[in-house]
Order: sequence, then C-alpha cells, then structure tokens
Amino acid sequence: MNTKLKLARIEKNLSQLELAELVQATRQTIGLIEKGKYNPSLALCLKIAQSLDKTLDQLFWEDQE
Amino acid sequence: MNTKLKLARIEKNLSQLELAELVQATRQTIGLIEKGKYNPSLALCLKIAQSLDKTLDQLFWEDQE
DNA sequence: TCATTATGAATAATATATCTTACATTCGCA
DNA sequence: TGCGAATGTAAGATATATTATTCATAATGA
Repeated sequence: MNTKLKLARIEKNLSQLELAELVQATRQTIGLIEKGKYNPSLALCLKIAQSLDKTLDQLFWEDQE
Repeated sequence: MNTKLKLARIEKNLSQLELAELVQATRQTIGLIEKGKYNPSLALCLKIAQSLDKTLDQLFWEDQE
C-alpha cells in the first residue's frame, strides 16, 4: 500500500483517473500502484512524481532497514 | 545514458556483474540500464540504490525542465 | 429517487522488462 | 605475446507491467 502516493494525489485534488490522464496511464494502473500490487516502471514513477510536484524519494522511498 | 548510476557503481568498486549479483539481476540488465536502453522497474531501482548506498533521487532523478 | 463520480476488482490481450545463451572487443597484466 | 576480467550486443524465451473491458459498490448532489 503506497500511502504517500495516495496522499500526495489527494493533496493535489486529483482523482485516480485525472492523475492517470496526466501521466498517460490508466486508472487501473494508478489504483494498483496505490494498492501496492504493482511494481511500476521507473518512467511511470518519474511522470507521477512530476505530476504531483514531488521527487521519487518523496513518493517511493521507504527507509530500508 | 545513466551516468550517475555508472559513477556510483564505480565509486564502490563494483563491476556490472557484481552489482547484478547484489540485486539478483543479470549483468546485461545492469549494462542496459546504465546505457539508458531499459526502463527498469521500481523494485530493481530500489535494490540498486540500496546496494550503492544512494537514494532513488541520487541515481534516477533528473531535473525536469 | 436518480444520475454521476470515484474507486475496487477481475479477466483476457498486449507490450515490454528481464533472462538465457552466446559471441565479440577492449584492456591490464603476467 | 596471451590470458582473464569487464563490457557491449544480439536473438529467442519467459515473466510481468500495463491496457482494455467490464461489473460492482459507495458517496454525493439534484
């Protein structure tokens, strides 16, 4: 479950569908990434980060043990 | 061409093969990512970053225009 | 009540990352 | 010289991300 991504999207007042269109993906893909059920490509992560005005680390980096 | 990745690997004195083994990938995959010919998965990017003691941003973030 | 929006979820099809295997080149070093 | 290590590259096979389509549900507002 990628809560950071979901929160960042909601902060920007975007629906899954709106974010999907911004990054040229589908609603399902965004939904599954937020659910943590997909292992997205770097290119998609970069587009998402740009669209939400975040960096990769802010959305996808978890402190590794 | 991902120069940051290549430099970070060389800084750690790792060959492509050694890095590949650390992240459970193949030498070819590492080579192609360094060449900028692959769009790697987030999971692989995370493993690479951990192995090189860098964050995602340090290896894969380019200042977007 | 009804319509719309947002989301979750499943299945089948497609695109592509990754692997496997293999061969070639370069370079440092004995 | 020549050997071994590191790297580049290519073709075919496999795994999986992503799409397309569809159905279901909850929330909201007219």
